[in-house]
Amino acid sequence: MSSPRLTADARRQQILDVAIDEFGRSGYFGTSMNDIAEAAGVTKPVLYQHFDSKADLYRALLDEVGTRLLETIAKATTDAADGRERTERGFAAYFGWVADHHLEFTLLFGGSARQEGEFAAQIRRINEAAATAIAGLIDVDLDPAHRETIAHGLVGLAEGASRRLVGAGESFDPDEIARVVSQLAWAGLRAVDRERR
Amino acid sequence: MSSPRLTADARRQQILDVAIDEFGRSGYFGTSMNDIAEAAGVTKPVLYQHFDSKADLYRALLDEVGTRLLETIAKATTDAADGRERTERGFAAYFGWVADHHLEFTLLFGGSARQEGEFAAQIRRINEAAATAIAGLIDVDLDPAHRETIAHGLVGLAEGASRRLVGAGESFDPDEIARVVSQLAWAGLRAVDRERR
DNA sequence: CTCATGAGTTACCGAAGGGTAACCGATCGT
DNA sequence: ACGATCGGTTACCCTTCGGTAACTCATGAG
Repeated sequence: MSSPRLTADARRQQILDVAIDEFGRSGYFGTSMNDIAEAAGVTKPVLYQHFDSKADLYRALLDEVGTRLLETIAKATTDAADGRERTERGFAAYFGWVADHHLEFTLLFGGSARQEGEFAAQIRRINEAAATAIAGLIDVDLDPAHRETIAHGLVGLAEGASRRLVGAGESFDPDEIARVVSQLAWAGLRAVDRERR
Repeated sequence: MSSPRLTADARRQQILDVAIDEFGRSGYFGTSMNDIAEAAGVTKPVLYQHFDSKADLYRALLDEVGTRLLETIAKATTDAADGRERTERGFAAYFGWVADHHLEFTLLFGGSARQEGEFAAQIRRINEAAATAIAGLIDVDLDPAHRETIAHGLVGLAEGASRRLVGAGESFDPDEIARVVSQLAWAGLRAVDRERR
């Protein structure tokens, strides 16, 4: 399985691609640099020509995948008419991404990264970005702390649903899920609003 | 810091207590058996007199903590009048538990366990139990698959909110959070119901 | 007093794995 | 044709860490 020679850039990208697979399947600690090298059809030192360390490679991966996810959602929500539509499109983009990128989802939210302080911050950054966006849509009379908590809760709502969908293995219709979830979220928020005012 | 001699049972329990701390703080792979032994004021072989392996110790921990969480929730919800009340009490019990057990929360949901297949199943078991309980409360006209997905979403809702609360470090009023969250969940579900029927 | 019980220690093994030094050989510009 | 470049390999080091064999020593029963 010896791969042909590649240019530095191509090899770097290939390593990243392969690493998503390996880390996604087995987690950070369950994957050795040898595993990745082998999967890339190459030997270990090659990895170190492109990345300073295992942690560095993983960081680069989280960054790339996380950025892509956020961009996907951002792109889908820019030209929405109102908050309601923005919410639904945001969820649709998110679930669509999950449906097409099981391994990436596992990488980000499967857990390996959540704990180890070093990477936890990076995952939090993504969560935070999503939550902040959602918090901006919450037109509800709540003190900021509660609003933040609810926003994170809604991010968790999407994450929890996705975990189940990905875990089940079957494919699913992201738009349909998004409709139900955003319906739930939106109506839920209105109810909280009514009770509070 | 040499501890006095303890009976086998007491030592075993102390190890479990100490291990929650260590694993909760640094994760499964970030914690060595030596770390735990040292924190317990004892040497490594003592750990192996009580647990077959590191994995075994961790399993026992997840089991104990998970069972306690589920029991707490179960106890709080048994004598509820209707679904609505059951939901609110369930969330209140959950958030109360989180408020008092930051490290346990991190242990279960901080992520270390989610990935590694061996422990992932155990965490899933807990999630599943919670989701099943919630699914039973969802009196909504949805096909079972969607109902399951929503139930997992609601579990994620609580998890996401908790993650933010625990991460912020400040203390919070679990009952207040529970009121808002269950208000959101309940009204959200009703809305989904209305649209679907 | 003494001896069995069992909690606890010291000192070690072996494997895994991150990381590196030194070398190789295909390719391409001149 | 030739030499510099650079993608790639072999072989290795060294630390960490899970796990264990063999010993020590306090304690309580008789």
